Amino acid sequence: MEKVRTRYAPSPTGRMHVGNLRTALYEFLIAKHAGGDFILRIEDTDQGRLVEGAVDIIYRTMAETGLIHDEGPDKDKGFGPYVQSERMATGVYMKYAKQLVEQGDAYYCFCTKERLESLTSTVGDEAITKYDKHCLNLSKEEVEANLAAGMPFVIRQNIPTEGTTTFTDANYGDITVDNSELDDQILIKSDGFPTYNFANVVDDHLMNITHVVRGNEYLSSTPKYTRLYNAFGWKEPVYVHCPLITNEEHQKLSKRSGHSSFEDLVEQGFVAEAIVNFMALCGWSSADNREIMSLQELIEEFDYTKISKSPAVFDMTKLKWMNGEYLKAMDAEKYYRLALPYVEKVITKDYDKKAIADLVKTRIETLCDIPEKIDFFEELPEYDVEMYTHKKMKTNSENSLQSLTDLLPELEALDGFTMDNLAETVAKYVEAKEIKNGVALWPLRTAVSGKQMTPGGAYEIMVILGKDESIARIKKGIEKLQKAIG
RNA sequence: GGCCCCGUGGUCAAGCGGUUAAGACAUCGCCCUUUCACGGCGGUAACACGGGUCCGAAUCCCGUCGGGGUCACCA
Repeated sequence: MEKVRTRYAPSPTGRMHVGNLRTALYEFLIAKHAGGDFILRIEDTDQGRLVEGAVDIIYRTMAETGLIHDEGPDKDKGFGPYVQSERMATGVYMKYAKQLVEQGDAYYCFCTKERLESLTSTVGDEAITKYDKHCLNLSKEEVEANLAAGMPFVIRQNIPTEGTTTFTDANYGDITVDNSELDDQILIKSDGFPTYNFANVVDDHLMNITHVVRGNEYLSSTPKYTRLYNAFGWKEPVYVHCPLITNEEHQKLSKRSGHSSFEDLVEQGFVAEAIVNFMALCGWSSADNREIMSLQELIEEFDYTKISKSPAVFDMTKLKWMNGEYLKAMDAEKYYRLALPYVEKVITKDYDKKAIADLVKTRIETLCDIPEKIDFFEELPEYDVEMYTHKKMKTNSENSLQSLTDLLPELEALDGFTMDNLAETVAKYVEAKEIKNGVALWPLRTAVSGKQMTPGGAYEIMVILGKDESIARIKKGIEKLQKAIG
């Protein structure tokens, strides 16, 4: 039994798209489930699109998500280099391309950009180019002469115009296409770099990759891979094509959607574990129907033969729910570490930030929900006196004023605010007056928060605000009510 | 447009020839409750359509329709 080896092969062009994250995750899970190796390979064959710092983003994202690679540029286990530009320097791609030329499975092409453009047709608003094999007719002498003259060239794959090509996908089964549908794609570009499609095949073979996970948008280019593998006489890896991840409009998720990358999601207050968990469920479900699963549980449960075929809408609502679940279940220390920066966005005063963070723990879905829920601690907002009137609590301006003025001296008399002495004080008052809890508590909470809804009740808020600030806010409430009643 | 893929509630998704067609998110209602949450309980809601095959079809076949993807010296 050969060892399972999978690879994640990103192009360092920016943030990590969630589709790529899922691909990486599935590659990782397939390898780890089988006790195999997970390899990181950097595909920087498009020198024009390289983005500074993108490789760092890749490393950082993989570390944050826990997708730890066994081999990669930083961990050479004998299959290196793991960066395609470095591999190119060794001449491997050209060597294999030339082999194909000699076999007649590829050929030099010297066509100019202009000639290529003349081959372009338009369907709808899409430009479609199919190469006409013009340079396939060049004699060996002509090719030699052109090369000797230093003419720019590319090497193209020579695909027969007749017959069919069939490949097998673990998920979609056998797929057959007419060879006439396949373009003589470029293998080696005029700058000497291999194209992604060619480098992929060569590297996957040289690195003994056994399973290749890709998005289903690659389904139509796979027959060309098969032809390359066959031309070389190499064994094809197991293809695992995944359903597309789409936006709410059922179209391929793009940068425009605003949540297309891992980094976007982190910025939007999602935690890495929840994102990973959610991505795992984008196109796959566990046999026992569990949804909240750790990376370790995913490794145990993941079965790539159970991947769904139909596209999945990226359901932000469900991700939020899941993130909320992770937040709620998170241990206190870690939660506080993550929440603190958000608390500090709006709290500058010397309040117990830990207590404030704890108050919202079960009330938020993303970390970004924190500031707006706690900003009233920093400063009492302007609020309408009508807020004291609440039907269900059976309060109105009059009885609110009554409660507040009655409670004020008792609270002032307290020696510091704690949950216990506040509760005791109010309970005593409520009992003495024979009123509902709400008639005392609703006005209190309104006065100290100035908000219709708050995380935590009157006591929790007052404890955090402290005696002085609470009393000041209650006095302000009394003033407001007196003015309103006139 | 050619080719390819897909089609179970609003979304994800079980289902593999006989089920009262799971479950989750969302939504709605009730309970809990000092607001809001959390938690608990319950409700609404789906096999795209048309033909076959079969005693029997969401499940198999064909067609239609619908959606998506792809057709670069990008990956």
